[in-house]
Amino acid sequence: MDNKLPTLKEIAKRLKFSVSTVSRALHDHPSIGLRTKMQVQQLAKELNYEPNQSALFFKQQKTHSIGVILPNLKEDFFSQAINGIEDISNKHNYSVLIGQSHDNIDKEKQIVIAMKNHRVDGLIVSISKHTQNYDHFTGLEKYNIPVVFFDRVPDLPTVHKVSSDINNGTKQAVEFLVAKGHRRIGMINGPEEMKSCKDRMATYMDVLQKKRIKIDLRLIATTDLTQEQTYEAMEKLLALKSPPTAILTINDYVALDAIQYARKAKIRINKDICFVSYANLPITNYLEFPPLASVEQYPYQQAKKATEILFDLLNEENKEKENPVFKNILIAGELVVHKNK
Amino acid sequence: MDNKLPTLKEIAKRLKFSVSTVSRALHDHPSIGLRTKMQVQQLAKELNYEPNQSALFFKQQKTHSIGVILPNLKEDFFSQAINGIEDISNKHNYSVLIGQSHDNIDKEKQIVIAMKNHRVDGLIVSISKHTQNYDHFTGLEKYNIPVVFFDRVPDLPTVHKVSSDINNGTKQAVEFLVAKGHRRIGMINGPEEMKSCKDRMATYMDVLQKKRIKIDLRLIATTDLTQEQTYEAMEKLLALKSPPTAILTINDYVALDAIQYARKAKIRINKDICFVSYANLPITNYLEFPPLASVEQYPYQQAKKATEILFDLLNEENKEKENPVFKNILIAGELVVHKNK
DNA sequence: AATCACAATGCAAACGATTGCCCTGTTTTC
DNA sequence: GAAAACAGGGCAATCGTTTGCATTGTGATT
Repeated sequence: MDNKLPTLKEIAKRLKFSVSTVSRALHDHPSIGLRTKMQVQQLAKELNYEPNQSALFFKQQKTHSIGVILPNLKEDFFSQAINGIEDISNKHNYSVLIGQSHDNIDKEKQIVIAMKNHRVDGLIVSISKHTQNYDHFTGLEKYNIPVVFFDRVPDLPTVHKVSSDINNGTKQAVEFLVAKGHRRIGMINGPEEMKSCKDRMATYMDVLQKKRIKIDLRLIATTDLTQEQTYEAMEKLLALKSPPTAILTINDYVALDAIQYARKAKIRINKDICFVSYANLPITNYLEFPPLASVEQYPYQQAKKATEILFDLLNEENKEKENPVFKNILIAGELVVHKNK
Repeated sequence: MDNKLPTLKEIAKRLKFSVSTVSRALHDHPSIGLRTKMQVQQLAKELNYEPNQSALFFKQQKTHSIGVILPNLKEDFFSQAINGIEDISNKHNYSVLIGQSHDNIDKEKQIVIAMKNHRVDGLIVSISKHTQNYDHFTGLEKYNIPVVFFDRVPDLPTVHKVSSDINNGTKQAVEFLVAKGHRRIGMINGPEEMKSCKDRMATYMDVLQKKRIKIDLRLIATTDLTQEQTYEAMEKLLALKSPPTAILTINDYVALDAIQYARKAKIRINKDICFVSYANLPITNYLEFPPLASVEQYPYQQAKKATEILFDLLNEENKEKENPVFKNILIAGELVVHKNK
């Protein structure tokens, strides 16, 4: 029962046709006689013939697979994103190779190499939180492997990218807090290397300024997203003589840690202090004290859009490869106010 | 700059050697002269030569990739599991293709076909919650694609599988509740099709019997894991004249919904009623009212073990393929009691 | 009857790498 | 000094499929 899988050759041998005739017959080529076609197609069905994809990939110089590199899948954001990538890929009959960098730059480089060796046709990437040098990605041009970044994107003009419109979301968030009467609005931002963090900061400043609220730099703290540093950030903010009455955090995970810290410090959430963050995690529904609101960033849509761009690039072929137009798509966020219990 | 990637042929042409010599030189074959080797290796380095994996895959009839099919990645259990799969695969220099069934049988079949067409070398699978017919998997034998199941495994003796020892975990959980003084222990179990649910039920009965606690079938409800059905299950249990004082739920997600329902019904968690479940999600740390305890099921270890078995199978080759010994590994769970706030 | 058109099929190259076998010199051996 | 041994390298097949270019045979046209 360990027969080799049927091949064109096998069919040809049995039917005394040439391999090329068989190939054409299966492709319904017009120059093949009807009788022949029927015979071939029937035998193919009987033998359960299926073209050897490896052979095709080899010949076509395509692997019909795209690689996805992202920090991790345990964050809800990314596990939702992968759905968007999968859906579009499947539509194009492509498979999805996955690699998690775990926010480790070396691991990220290693995955890029593995993907390149695997000759993926294209790459969807969300970079690690400390990646600042993009050589390992730009080197892929030589291999004709297009790359589209999403969410965590490089701050370069010469790449394709899809990301959340942080400015827009932040504007909504800060204005929301101001409208609620807050005047001392703190922020726990992420690593400065991340473009989104720069943007967040800029808009935060901007809105406050427009609202004529004095900016107090002591109200700004950063975290590398670990619980430890978030706790430290909170410690710093709460130690102020006049601590913030509201805090904008880089994402819901950080908000969760911050809230947990505040609660341990016996501070009443949504009374003494309230939180607004980014992501809108489903689990916030189960929390006693969720952030007051979150900026939904539509991971599925972001990833979907990025994948669509990638496939456009793949189909574009040699046309405009000389002077490409780099896409830079911004997906508008939307402030979602959580129901209070 | 859009040159083709360098090939052996290219190197051979430039150096006026034959392709075979170049190939051997790069492989340090003993029958190639030192001078020749040096020349070839240097030029290869200059041109940045890398063997075309597609060609190799084709020739070796291997794709150096394994497929992973699981219900979804948004559950923490599975996103942790994928780490174990990735780690082992990378160690073997293999890539990981991903496919989510979203608990849809048709989608599952479709992914199997796609994976088969892609000629993955092997498959790691956690089946959808309603899969009862395994033909689409057993059919892979013909293609020489070994399959190892994990966590959600078929109830068949003739497959390789790694799963959580539900009996063990359930025993701990029920005994824990009994020790706490509970006598009316309810259960919200999952779909009966799932083997783990049958096991859970059996052990639940068993432990109660041994503890000489009368079994009351009205205390047993089921859910298909959706919030809606979990709510219904809770409604049923809470409507009893003497409702349970503790409830064992199939997993933490269901526990979360159940707890939410109970809270809406103004029932005091961990006072009037308490919950024990399976999974031990990290987010339970952020909950005001987490389940009292959870059975940790070690997804990383399960997936890792499954992947190791798969690679054993891949290396085994033709040896014992005739009368294989099917692995059925059980990973012991462990009851983790959550800190109360 | 010679030419043409066309339908139906086969030949062979190509994709890139590997590998068994063969060929050519040079060196060793007796 | 002739045969054997060996070093160094090339030829060609192979993996499965596609496809441009023959090559047949047949019937229609002039």
